[in-house]
Amino acid sequence: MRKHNGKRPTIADVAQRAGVSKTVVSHALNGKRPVSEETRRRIFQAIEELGYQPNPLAQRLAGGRTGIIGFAFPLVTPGIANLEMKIIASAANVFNQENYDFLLLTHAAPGHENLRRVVQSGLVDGVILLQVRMVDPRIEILREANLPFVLFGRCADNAGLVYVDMDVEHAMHECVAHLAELGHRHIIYFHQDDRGFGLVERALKSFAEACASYQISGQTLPCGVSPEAGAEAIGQLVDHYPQATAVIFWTDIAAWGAINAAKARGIRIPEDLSLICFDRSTVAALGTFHPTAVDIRADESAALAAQMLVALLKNEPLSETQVLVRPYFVAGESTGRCPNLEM
Amino acid sequence: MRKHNGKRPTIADVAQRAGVSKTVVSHALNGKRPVSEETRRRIFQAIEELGYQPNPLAQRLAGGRTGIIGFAFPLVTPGIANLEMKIIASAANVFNQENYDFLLLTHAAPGHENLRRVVQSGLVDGVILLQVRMVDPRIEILREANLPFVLFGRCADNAGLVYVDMDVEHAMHECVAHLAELGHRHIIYFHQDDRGFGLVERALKSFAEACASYQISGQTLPCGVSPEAGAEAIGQLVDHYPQATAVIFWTDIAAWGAINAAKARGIRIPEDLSLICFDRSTVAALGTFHPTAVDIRADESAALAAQMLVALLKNEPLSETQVLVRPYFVAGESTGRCPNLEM
DNA sequence: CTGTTAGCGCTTTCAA
DNA sequence: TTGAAAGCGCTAACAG
Repeated sequence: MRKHNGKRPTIADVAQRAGVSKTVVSHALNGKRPVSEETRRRIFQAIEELGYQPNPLAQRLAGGRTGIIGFAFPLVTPGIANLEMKIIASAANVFNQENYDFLLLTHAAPGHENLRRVVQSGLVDGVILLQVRMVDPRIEILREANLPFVLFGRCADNAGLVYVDMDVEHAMHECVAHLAELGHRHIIYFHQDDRGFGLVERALKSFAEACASYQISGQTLPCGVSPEAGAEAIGQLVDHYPQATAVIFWTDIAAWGAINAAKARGIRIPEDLSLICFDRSTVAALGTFHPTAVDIRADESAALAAQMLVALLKNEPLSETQVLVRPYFVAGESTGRCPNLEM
Repeated sequence: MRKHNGKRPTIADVAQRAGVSKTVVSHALNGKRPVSEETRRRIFQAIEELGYQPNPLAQRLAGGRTGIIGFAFPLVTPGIANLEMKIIASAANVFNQENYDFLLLTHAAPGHENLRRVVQSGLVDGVILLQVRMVDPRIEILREANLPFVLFGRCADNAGLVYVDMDVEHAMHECVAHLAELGHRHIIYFHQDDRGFGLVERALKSFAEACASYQISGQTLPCGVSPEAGAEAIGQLVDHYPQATAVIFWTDIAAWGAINAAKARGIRIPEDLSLICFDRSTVAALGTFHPTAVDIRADESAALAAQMLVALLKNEPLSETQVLVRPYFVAGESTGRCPNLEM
């Protein structure tokens, strides 16, 4: 039903056709002022006939909203693409249902110029921050711009922040407890190498704490996100930490490499070595590899973060502003009793 | 160096501080008119001092550009997330370098309302279309809006369109030729189940043609994108097509499931059954699985599509408007001579 | 080389 | 319940 005279209809066209002023049309549309039933009907008919769609740019420029949400997503770790994709898809789903568009901000720049520009221009109504660091400069940018935002992660100081994050402390504790129960006394945690990220730091800290509380000797070593890195980790284990009988990997990708490397070296899992991995979204999802793992429920968390942001934008009260999602511990085939246990 | 008086500086502030008119500032910025060296210097100094950033919304509303590119990406096939993520990352990279922002349009709606709204609002300067169908209604939307766009894929009728697509005809021919050379006479192609997509239809057509030209009996069966679907395919093969000695899978994910299922049934690969897969971005990337495969070079293609769109936006002439990227055929460990070959 | 003046399409006082 | 008019921040004729 669009007029095909070359230009798309504006609010003025609608107003004219309905025989009212632009003001009334505007208010009929966003309900900020009562409009008589009759007028309202005529307006919506005109909108229908003309195929009118408000222009979000103009809306925003005039002080309204754009209906666009930004997703601040540094493209740093290509290895966990699958996980991030899930997060994006899950959040996108929620936003789509709420009629928001989705601006993916892949700001690699150190100064976050990309983010700053978008935020300051008022292009987005709200932002979700991924890859949150313990001290994250992006927060300052968003606060200055006075823009609602939700963290997918946590900082060191979270006062006044709204976030959804994994309860990594609990998960890590569970892992160590599981291994301790099986009799393991020497564990290595092959952690992500990107220091400064909240998740990484917290995981390290809770690993140390959990080991202490079970009087276990816990070693931490950095490890990349690739099968090769996992294989290398096994090399390190054999060469330098023969006393270790259990390992924890951050991703199933590295764990996969580790398991294959172990097999190649004649190390049986779980008879000789127990293994746990966080995140089973990639290899473990393929169905032939069933490690004892922590399901971090990233997609659920992402959806929740999205819902929280939507609530913020609607000025709805949030029942909780800081949510920790507790991962599922999934017992698999890669953990067993400590081999050299004196009975 | 920003003024912290609450509001961010506008072009008027810059103009005032530099002692010139807004017009000159505008032109100093986008170079559409010569500005004297001295004035120019003062303007940029003022910009620096104020920390001025132009507002893309206002720019666009006034007839300029937004610096935002839309990525029309229907979230339909969750199974090949890894591939799509690569495509996104690769394109995002190019756009970032060219100082464009990146609007991910996950329009699931049948009427493409999401896309239509964004496009008509003038929010984006250009669009890249993913998941192109043989007859794709989105093209009409973009043409009406007179917006530059590049297809990542092809339609049935491509007159006047700019696209980057895989040369699936060539790749499929190569696969069949490879199998024919090894003596196989009965091949099954387990194809993607989403009919209507250009890639799917073309792959089917070229499979049939290639089989004909090698006088091979070629069967096609639909197959999902999951290890389970791959396993099921092997079941079908055993139950209904025992004469087949070679199979082609669309994704390495399904191929992975097939290989494991085959192993479980005592079918040796490649001794008893040869297997080829298109796309080795997920399982094959893990390093322990080396099937004979077709590397579709999706990331390269995505980068190319992005570059082409950028060129269109800059009004630079395109050396080629319709590019077919020829996949790499990678001989692996999953293909061998036909077992029941009469010598 | 520079400035003046209209808008782009919308929201929002303020007044009726 | 409605309208008129003033902007939001920028670009682009048109006129010096």
